[in-house]
Amino acid sequence: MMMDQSCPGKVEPILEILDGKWMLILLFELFNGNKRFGELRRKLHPISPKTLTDRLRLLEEKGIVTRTIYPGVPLHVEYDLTESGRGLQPIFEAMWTWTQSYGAYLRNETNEGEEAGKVM
Amino acid sequence: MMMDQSCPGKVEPILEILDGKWMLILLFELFNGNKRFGELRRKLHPISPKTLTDRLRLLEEKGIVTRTIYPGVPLHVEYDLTESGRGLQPIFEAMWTWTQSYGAYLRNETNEGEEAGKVM
DNA sequence: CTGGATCCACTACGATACTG
DNA sequence: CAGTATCGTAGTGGATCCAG
Repeated sequence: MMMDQSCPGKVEPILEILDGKWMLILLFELFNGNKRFGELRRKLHPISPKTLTDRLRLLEEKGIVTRTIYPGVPLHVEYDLTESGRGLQPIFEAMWTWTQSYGAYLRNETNEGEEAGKVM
Repeated sequence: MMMDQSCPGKVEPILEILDGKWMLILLFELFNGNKRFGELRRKLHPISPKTLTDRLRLLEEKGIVTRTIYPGVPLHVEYDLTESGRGLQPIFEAMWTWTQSYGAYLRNETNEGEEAGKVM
C-alpha cells in the first residue's frame, strides 16, 4: 500500500461521490440491487425529486451508476451500480468498522436522537 | 460484517469528519505526525486561518485530534491524532485502493489541471 | 505565533408546480 | 412514471483585518 504525500489530492475526488446529505444512503440502496426512480424516492423520503435527480446524474457522470430506460407507458427507468460503483463497498465497510469501534457518540449530530434502541 | 438497512444512518456521521474541502489532506498531514498551527497552514496553503481553525475545532470536538498548548512567547500549539483519529487510516486505504482501480478520470474535477507533476 | 471577528459568495438542498 | 422548471433558503468556506 503506497501512501505518499500525493494521496490526499488523489483520493479527494471520491468525496464528490460520498459527500452530501443523500449520497451514502442512496448508494446503500443501490448496493441492494437496481432500483427505479420512484422506488428510490420512497426509500429516501422526504428527498425532493430535483435533488434525487441531481445526485443520480452526478453518479452517472462519475461512472458509478447506469441509467436504463425501458420505453413504454408508464415510463420505466432503472438505476444500477457499475462495477466501479460496487467497488465502493469496501470503503463503506471500513467506515462501518470505524463507527462501531470509535463512533459511538458521533450519532447525536446527524441523527436527531430517536435511534436509541434501534435494530442496527 | 453486518451491513443492514440502518447502516447508512450510523455511518453518515463520519462524513462530518471526512467531509469538506480540507479534511482529507488535513488528516493526512496529521497521520505523518503531530503538527503546529502554522505548519499545517503552510502545508494546506492557501487555506485561511479561520477555516483551519474551524476544521481543527471540529476534529477536536469529535475526539479525532488533541490540542496541546505550550505556554510561552511566541505561543506554541501542537495538534495530534487520538487513537480514534488514527483508526481512520483503514478508511483512507480503502479509498486509496478504489482510486487506483476505478478513480482514474475523476481527477479532473477537484484539481484544476495544473497539478500534473506536482509533488504535494 | 495562534487564532478571533466580520462580511461575503457560492452552492447544495428544498418546495412547489408542471410535463412527456 | 419519471422527471424538469423556478424560486427560495441556509450553511459552509473564503478574504481580510485585528488581537493576545
